[in-house]
Amino acid sequence: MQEVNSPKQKPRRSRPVLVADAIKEWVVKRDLSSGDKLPNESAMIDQFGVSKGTVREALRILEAQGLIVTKTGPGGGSIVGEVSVERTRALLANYFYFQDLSIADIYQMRKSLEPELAASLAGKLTSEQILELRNLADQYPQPAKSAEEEKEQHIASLAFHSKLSDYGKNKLLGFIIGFMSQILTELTLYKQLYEPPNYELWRKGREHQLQLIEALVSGNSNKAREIMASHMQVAETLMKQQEAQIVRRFIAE
Amino acid sequence: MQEVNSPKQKPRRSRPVLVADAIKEWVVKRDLSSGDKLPNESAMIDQFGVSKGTVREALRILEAQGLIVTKTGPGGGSIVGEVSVERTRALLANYFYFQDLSIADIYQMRKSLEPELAASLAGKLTSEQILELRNLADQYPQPAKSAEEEKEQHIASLAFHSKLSDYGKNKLLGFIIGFMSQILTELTLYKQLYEPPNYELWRKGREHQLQLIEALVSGNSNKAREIMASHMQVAETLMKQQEAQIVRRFIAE
DNA sequence: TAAGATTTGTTCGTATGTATC
DNA sequence: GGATACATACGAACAAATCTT
Repeated sequence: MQEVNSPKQKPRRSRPVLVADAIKEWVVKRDLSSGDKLPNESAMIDQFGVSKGTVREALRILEAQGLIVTKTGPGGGSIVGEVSVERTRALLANYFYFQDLSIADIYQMRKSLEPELAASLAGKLTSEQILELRNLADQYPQPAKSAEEEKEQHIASLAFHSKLSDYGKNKLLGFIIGFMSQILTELTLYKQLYEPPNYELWRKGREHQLQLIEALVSGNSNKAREIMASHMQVAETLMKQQEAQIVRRFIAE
Repeated sequence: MQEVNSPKQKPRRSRPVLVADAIKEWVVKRDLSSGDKLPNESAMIDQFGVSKGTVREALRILEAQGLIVTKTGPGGGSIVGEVSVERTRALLANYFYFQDLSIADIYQMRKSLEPELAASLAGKLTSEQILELRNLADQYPQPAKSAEEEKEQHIASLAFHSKLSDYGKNKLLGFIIGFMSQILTELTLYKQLYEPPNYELWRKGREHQLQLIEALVSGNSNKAREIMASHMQVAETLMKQQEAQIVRRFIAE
C-alpha cells in the first residue's frame, strides 16, 4: 500500500500543514496535555527549518481545530488547549451544513437515545441537579399565550434536555444529544411563527417533564425510559407541525 | 448585550480570525455552495485592507475546518469545499481525545442505534448493496486460527457496520455509527493481542451477519432489529474481553 | 515541447503591539 | 516607567505550480 503510482494524485500537502502535522505528532509523542507549553515561534523556525510565516500558518491551523491556544507577551507562546464542546459542535454543524438533515432524521435518533439517557440517569442525580431540572421545568408554568411565548417555552424545553445530557457519564451520548438540542434550538429561533400555540401538546410536554423528574428521583429507570419515549413522540409532532427546515449556515469559531 | 465591561475578558480575536469570519459571512450571505469561487488573495488584501500574510493565515483557518480548498496556478485560488466525512470524524476524534471514552460508553450507543439502523434498512437495499454486504461477510468463512487472524476478522466485521451505515438515508445516524466503527477499528488495530481466538463468539457473530442480510432482503424490519441487538451483545462481550483502552492520539488533516 | 501568464507558496527584514518583571 | 520576551502584522521579493498558447 505505498503511495507510489497511486492514480489518486493526492494534492501535495503544503508546508504549513506538514508543519502542523509535525507539531501534532510532537505533542502526542510526549503525551502532553491541556496547558503544556509548546516551543515558541523562533524555536519552531529553527526546529523545522521554515520561515516565520509558515510556522504561523501552521499554528493558525491548529488553533482553528481547537488544539492550541496562543498568547502574546513574555511567558506567552502556544499551549495545548483542550478542545471545547462548543467548537466541536460548530465544526460538526459545518459538516451537516452540506448534508440536508431533516427533522425526521433528528427524531429518529432522539427517540433511540434520549430514553436510554433518561434510564441511565435514574437514581444517579444529586439533589442540586434535580433542583436545576425543576427550575427549568417550572420556568413556564402556564400555557403559552402567543406563538412567540410558545417558541420560548420550546427553547426552554430543549435546554432541559441539554442539561440532562450534561449529567450523564457517557460523553459521547451527551455530546450527540447536546448537538441535536442545539440544532433544534437554532431551528426554533429562526423559524417562522405561523402556527398557533398547541395547548394539548404543551400540557403533555410539561406533564412529561414533571413525571420524568419524579422517576429520576425515585430511581425507576424503566419508568424514566418510558416517559422519555412518550415525550419524544410529542416533541416530534410539535416540530413536524412547523415544517421547519434546517437552517443552513456556517457557525464555528 | 454589549461586550463592554464584560467580566469575561474575551481574548481579542486576532486579525486572521476576523478575516476568516468575514469570509465565512461573505460566503453565507451569497449562499455559495461547493465549488463556487472565492476572490483571490490579492483581491482579499484590497478588500480587507490587510497584508498578504494575514489573508493567508485566514485561509489556512478555513482550510483546516474543511470549508475551502485552494489550488495554485491560473484559474486557481480558493473555492468553497464540501466538508468531508473523514475530516469531520477526525475533528470529532480530537475532541474525544480529551474525554476518556470507554468501551462501555460506545456500546451503550451502539446498542441503541445499530438495531434502529438495521430496522430502517429492511427491504430498502438494492441488489448491489446486498452483494457488497455478502462479500464482506464471506471474507472470512473460517474461524480464526490465530489472534492476528481474529483481529483481521474483527476489523472486517466493523467494515460491515460502516458500510451498512452508509446505506441509510439518515446522515446523522450514519455519521455517528461510522464514527464509532472507526474508533473501534483503531482500537482493534493498536491493541495488544493477548487473548486467544474465541470460536464460540466468532460463530455467533458470523451467523448474525448472515441472518441479518437475510432479514434485510426479505424486508423483515423487526427481525433485523432483533438480530442486530443480539449481535451488539456479542460484539460488546468480545471488545470488553480485550480490556482495550481508547487510543489517545490526534488525527485530523 | 516550450514559453509566458497567473495565482498560490515561501522567505526575509522590519516594525508594532502586548504582557511580564 | 523601562527593559524584556514574545506574538502580530506589514511589504517586497522570489519560488513553485499549473493553465494557455
